[in-house]
Amino acid sequence: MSLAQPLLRESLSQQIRDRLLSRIMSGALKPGDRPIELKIAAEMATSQAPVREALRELEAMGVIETLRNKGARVRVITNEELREIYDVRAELEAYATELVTAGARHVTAGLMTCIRGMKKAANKSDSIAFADHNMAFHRIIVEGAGNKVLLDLWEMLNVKMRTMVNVSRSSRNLLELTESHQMIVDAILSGNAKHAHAVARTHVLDNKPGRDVEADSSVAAASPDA
Amino acid sequence: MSLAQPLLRESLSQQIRDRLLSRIMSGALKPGDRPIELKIAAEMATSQAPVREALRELEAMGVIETLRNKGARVRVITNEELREIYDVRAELEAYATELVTAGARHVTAGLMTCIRGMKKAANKSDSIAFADHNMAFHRIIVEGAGNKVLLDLWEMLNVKMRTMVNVSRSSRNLLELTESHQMIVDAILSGNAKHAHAVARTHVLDNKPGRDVEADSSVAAASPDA
DNA sequence: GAGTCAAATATTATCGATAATCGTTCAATG
DNA sequence: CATTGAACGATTATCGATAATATTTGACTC
Repeated sequence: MSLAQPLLRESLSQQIRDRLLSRIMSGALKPGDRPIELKIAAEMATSQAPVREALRELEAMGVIETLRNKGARVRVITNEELREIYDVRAELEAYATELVTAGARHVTAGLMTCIRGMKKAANKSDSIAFADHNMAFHRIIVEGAGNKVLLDLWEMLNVKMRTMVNVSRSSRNLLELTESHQMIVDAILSGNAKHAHAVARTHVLDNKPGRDVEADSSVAAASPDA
Repeated sequence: MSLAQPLLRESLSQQIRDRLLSRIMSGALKPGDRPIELKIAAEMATSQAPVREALRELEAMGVIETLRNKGARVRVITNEELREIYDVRAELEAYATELVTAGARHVTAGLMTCIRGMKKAANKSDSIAFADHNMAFHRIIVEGAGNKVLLDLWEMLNVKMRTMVNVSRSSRNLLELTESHQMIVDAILSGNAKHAHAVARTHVLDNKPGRDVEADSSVAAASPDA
């Protein structure tokens, strides 16, 4: 008889992928770091093969990059690329917001809950909690748009962003940022899809990081709280 | 001494991925088909491991899907998903067109070459050649926008589309379609970015496939020539 | 004839071992 | 002292074999 857990949904390589991803997002694996296949295999009590599969998935996700015969390393996202991400995200979220306006009643409750959470976090200057509520807010909108393809692309950008934004930063005034989110809800409730589009787009672009003047510290200037 | 080709850039799994991808795009592997790992390994004279890595990449690209212990199968893209793809593509290309308007001089020559190719193909009713020029046209715009993130997402949608659009179809009037592309070039040359945005968006949406009335033939109605 | 169960088969999932490659150390050389 | 390059260690890339799981077959019962 086998005592193995029969309830396991995910394949081994998927589990490894998720664990590596959370290590990257949490900062345990920093950009530039090299995950060594056999070491990871040992840590996770498996062999090399599933680890390689996981790494290939992460590569396709754009989280790591691999050089032939030299292995993988966590991708370094430059400030310039981050700015590009913000630009595209602005378009995608603006479109999502436009779509969601028609079915506003399905999302407003959730959005308001997030805003309440942001306010609370802002008052405590808890930027971690704030980022969580903020993320949830935007996800509700993109999910609410009802376009799975759109959601997938947005997710991909999100993952990329978060791989570098783990350097938790005290960005601008959190209360002001909360207010900016309220404006999106108001725009959605107005029922004017084009207006909602514009407000959402501006919201993201307002939080787009500036150009890097310092050549090296390409990470420090980014803002995760758009 | 080893007679192996030293000029090989791609890893084995990447080669396998590309070969599988072209099989899918060419229709040799149809949606619903199941690529058997060991068979593919035998065909490509390798072992199972690199094939699995390739499959994981394709999975992350959304081209195939895998079920635990049941392996992979080429993803079936429903007509509804194709319509979603067109919607998102319309937004991305509209944005790209908007961006490219500023540097119109860098792209117009290439675009006009594509249009000439389309005209030629249209006159010969060569829908394959037409699709090629058409693809090149849109790629020039998205590349010309100068946003690598945007290009990546667009590529991803493109691959997905092409996995199902291999059912070569005689879509609408090819000459009319050529004219529609000319309008995009004109809009770019006008220098009015917002106008270019709108024209490009409309162009894609005009070619979005209609809703499926027949329940089964979810593929046949699609138009690859947007 | 429909249904059911078990053996046989096909396929995936995983492992351990080996080959190929890269980077580094360090001694020998000029 | 700089430089070469040969041996070593670390790591990736690949393979072949085995275990686990799913699917089919086919005989057997009712």
